[in-house]
Amino acid sequence: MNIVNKDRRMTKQRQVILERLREVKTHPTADEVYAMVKEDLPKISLGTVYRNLDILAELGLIQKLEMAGQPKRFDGNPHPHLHGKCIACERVVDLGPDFDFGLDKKINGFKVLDYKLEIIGLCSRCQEKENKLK
Amino acid sequence: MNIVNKDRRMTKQRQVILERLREVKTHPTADEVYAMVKEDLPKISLGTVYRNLDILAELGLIQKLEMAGQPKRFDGNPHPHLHGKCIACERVVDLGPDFDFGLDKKINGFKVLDYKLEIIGLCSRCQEKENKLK
DNA sequence: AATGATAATAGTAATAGTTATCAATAAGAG
DNA sequence: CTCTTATTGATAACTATTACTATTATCATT
Ligand SMILES: [Mn+2]
Ligand SMILES: [Mn+2]
Ligand SMILES: [Zn+2]
Ligand SMILES: [Zn+2]
Repeated sequence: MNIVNKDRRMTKQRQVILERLREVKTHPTADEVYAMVKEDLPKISLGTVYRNLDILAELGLIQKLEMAGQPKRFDGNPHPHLHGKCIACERVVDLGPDFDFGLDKKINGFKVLDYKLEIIGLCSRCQEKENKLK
Repeated sequence: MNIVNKDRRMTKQRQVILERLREVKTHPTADEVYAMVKEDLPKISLGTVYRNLDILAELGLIQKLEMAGQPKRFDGNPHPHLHGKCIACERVVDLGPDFDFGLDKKINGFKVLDYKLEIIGLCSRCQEKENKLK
């Protein structure tokens, strides 16, 4: 849990970003993290938020979710798991454990080292709304 | 093959963009399409390229590939197929038919309508280079 | 072939998201 | 407490893309 070392210090800003991100189950964008953290540290700058989100992801303490054609999102849960993007409410929700795609195999001569799977559909909340309309 | 109708005209620009994109097996970005098309139409503007790539994708004549955290790429082949992104040469290569992920099912209450699968690894060309180095 | 309505264009400004720069500050080792 | 330097806040810069607009070109209709 101690990330402090020769070239990494634990600043108030870094600490609050990590804490606030860990206590939500949403997957906020950098802007949204900025808004959350400003409640505690009103003078923090957006650049600091971006910088620390990158560093925390690099350290493996959080996850950076890069969805196609949309701003990056961040996940306080560092353990790999499957995400769904709701086309109605735009939220990103947890769908449970990741598939085991089977790495290091080859497809058509291409050596598979990693993959990104993005599930698109309707979250349960939006399905309910849809049902009430008919 | 005739996309002309009440509110869609076939311009020289649109035609050349479609032709040039169809004759390459790469997956160029808008900028790269711009460079290709300028050989035929030196006065075309980048905005026109973007606009037409969107329209052609909307018409189902080409594909827009939105990779996580990188500029969009375009594919002259409109039929769904699997793509691999090489971490060495940065190229996007065709890997053959798409998996049948099985749509309309539910994962954890989330209704799956679509998905994006991005394979990351080494293309065969870069694997050869790697082998020669040892 | 000429006309006319309007889709599309070239050129450019604007925007969103993110990264880079840098003087001032503060974490933390000694 | 002191010193080194990682980090910060503020802001500029950048990249990819979209929006705006006066002018031009397509094509259905005459
Ligand atoms: Mn998650
Ligand atoms: Mn392809
Ligand atoms: Zn929803
Ligand atoms: Zn390669």
